[in-house]
Amino acid sequence: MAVTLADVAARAGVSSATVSRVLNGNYPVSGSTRERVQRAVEELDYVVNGQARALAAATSDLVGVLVNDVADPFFGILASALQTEIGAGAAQRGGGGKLAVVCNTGGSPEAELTYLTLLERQRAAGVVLTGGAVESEEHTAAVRARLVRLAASGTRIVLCGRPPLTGPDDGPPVTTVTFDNRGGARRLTEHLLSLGHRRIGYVAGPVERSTTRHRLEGHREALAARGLGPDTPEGAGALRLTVHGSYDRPSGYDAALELLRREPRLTAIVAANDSVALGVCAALRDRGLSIPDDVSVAGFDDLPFSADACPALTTVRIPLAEAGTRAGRLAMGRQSPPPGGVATITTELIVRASTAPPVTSGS
Amino acid sequence: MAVTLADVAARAGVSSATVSRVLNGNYPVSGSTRERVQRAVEELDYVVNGQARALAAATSDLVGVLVNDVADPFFGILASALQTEIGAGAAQRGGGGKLAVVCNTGGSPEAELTYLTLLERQRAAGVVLTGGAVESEEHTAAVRARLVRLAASGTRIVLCGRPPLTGPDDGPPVTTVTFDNRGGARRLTEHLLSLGHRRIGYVAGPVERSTTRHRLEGHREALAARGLGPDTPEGAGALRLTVHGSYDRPSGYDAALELLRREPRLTAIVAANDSVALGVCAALRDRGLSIPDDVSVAGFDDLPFSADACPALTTVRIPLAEAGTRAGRLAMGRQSPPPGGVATITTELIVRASTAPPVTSGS
DNA sequence: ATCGTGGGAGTAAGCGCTTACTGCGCTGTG
DNA sequence: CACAGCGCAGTAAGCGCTTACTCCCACGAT
Repeated sequence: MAVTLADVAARAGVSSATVSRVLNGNYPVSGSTRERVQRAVEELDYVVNGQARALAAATSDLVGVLVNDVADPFFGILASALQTEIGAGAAQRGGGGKLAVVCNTGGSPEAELTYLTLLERQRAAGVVLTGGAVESEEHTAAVRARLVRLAASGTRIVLCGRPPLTGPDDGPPVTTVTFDNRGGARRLTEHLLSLGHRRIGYVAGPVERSTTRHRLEGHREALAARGLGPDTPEGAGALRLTVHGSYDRPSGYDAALELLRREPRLTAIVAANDSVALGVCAALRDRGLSIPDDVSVAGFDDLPFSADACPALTTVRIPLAEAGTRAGRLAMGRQSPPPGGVATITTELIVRASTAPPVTSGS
Repeated sequence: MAVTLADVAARAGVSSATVSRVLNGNYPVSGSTRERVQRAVEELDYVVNGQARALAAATSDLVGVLVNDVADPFFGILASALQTEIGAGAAQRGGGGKLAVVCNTGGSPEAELTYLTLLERQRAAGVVLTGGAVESEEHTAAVRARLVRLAASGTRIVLCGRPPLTGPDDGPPVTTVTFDNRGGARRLTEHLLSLGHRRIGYVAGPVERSTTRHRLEGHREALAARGLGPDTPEGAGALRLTVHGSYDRPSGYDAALELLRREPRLTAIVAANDSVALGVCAALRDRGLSIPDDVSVAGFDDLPFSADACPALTTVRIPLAEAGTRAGRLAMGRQSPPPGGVATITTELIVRASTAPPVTSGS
């Protein structure tokens, strides 16, 4: 049915091996032969069969990209940069550009393993795992085992925005690109403290995620540096004002109401991320509180919509596009892994209109 | 190196054909043999080689998804729904779940063709083309030819949010899912007109895109229905107040300033989409104008951030997730094409806080 | 006891490519 | 003039699977 190498060979009056050589350009072929072959290729509209090529050469043109959900801007931006890097050079022959297989895991460990299996079937050249899910002991072990096996078969594995893999042999052939969540959270809370806030509520993400823990730790570090620890007298510290939820807007809405119920004198709320912060803002507005006059609000991630939110959100910028590009380069083997296998991406405090000094100073 | 069918066969004491049959479950195999094979598969951690399978069975586990940029929420939502539908059933054996290959074309015709070639190489089972780019005569023809060839080789082609393909034979084997842009735009402008607005500026997208044209047509239809055509005396009609740009925020910012320069008495601005609308809002604010008191603003698409924008945006909702699911089903052959090959997704006017009656009535 | 029947399993021929190995014809050297 | 050396190109053996075809054997019918 479709045109094959043999057809091209017949037309050009050469053997199929020669056609293959011309196509791949990795063997010496005389000029005249090359031209004849190329003409035949064009005349027949020949397109190589990637499956056959992959099988014979034991290579793959696919790189997997696991995200919670590409519709979420956080993952969308990451995936976009990853795809662009992975596909780079696809235009030129031998450019090394590959196809990015994007998979929504929805944060489900099962879905993650399912997709890893599918990618293993396809003998993917690389796999980038972003975000992630419930980091249960069991799940982590299962994923770890799978990744080790994949890596052993030559698949490059990159974790992005996830905790590095550790385990028995302590040096799995997996590289990691993480964000400085702790530092960002610390700077953000320092910002609020230096504005004069003392009663700060914190809306955290799911407890079992390391991102949540790191951000919370940064927050607590900043508090502790001012002597506002978990043991500080009521009303001074903010730790008791932590509420956990998921990383979405509705969760932020509910959490804000819960925080206000527990401590109506709150002057600032730090959210797990920007989406949550939007929910917090909505809840505050519905309560008749103005931002930042009554309550300051801060987010995390600095997604594109944050600058246009109402009011513009103070947040911590994660350079997602750069992180994605970096992870993509690693997955493509275009860059050697960082020493220790872990690259940390720095974050930056972005101050906008949603934070201001508390009107009724509570210090 | 890797475990192969033959290894499993040897271990189970059967032929490789039998193993294949057990794995695919499409041939009768006795219970005891089946069990023996399954045990061998598990003991050896066998994972089929998808490339070899694809080659032998002339099938493919890939479906291509072309978008302008997954980082853009519009495409992110579409891609997310597409991926979810394409991957559905991947967990069960024979569930038919496939892998979604997402490609950012950046709206470039060349990139689009490049990725189509790559997907053709991989003998993708289907390709979904969304968004798109400059719809030049030349490019359309090139893409058309490629799609016809792909379709001829059994690849299912679905266009989503693009004009249906037409041509010589007038019935290319390509199905299309379009949005009712014209109707949405008409209802939106009617909404503004019924609020009392008469001096309405329009910030359109790139001229050469059909989406732009359809939205503009809907807008003009609404105006014409009130007798406000291009020939209406100065100040009454809005057509002269059309500015073209691209579908992004900066473009909206510039366009809004331009519109105000041309007609300072403007009471409403309709934007090409929500991102553009955000730019328009920013420009108005920078000009010291309040929304909607001084000027009403409306967007298009109803992306998630629109409800949290400042103020919440009146817009036209496109059910992108449903459209993506629908397109995915078509690309997977899970649903037969609509009669005529074109399915139109209806749009819905969403009124929020960014539109209100003009304060100084200009009627 | 013979034969037909049919379910279950093996044989082997590809699928379309890559690539190690071989071979051929030419040039340069002793 | 014989022979080594080299640049090209052909031969053919896979890569790991699927599947048409064949074969075997147990079983029921005659």
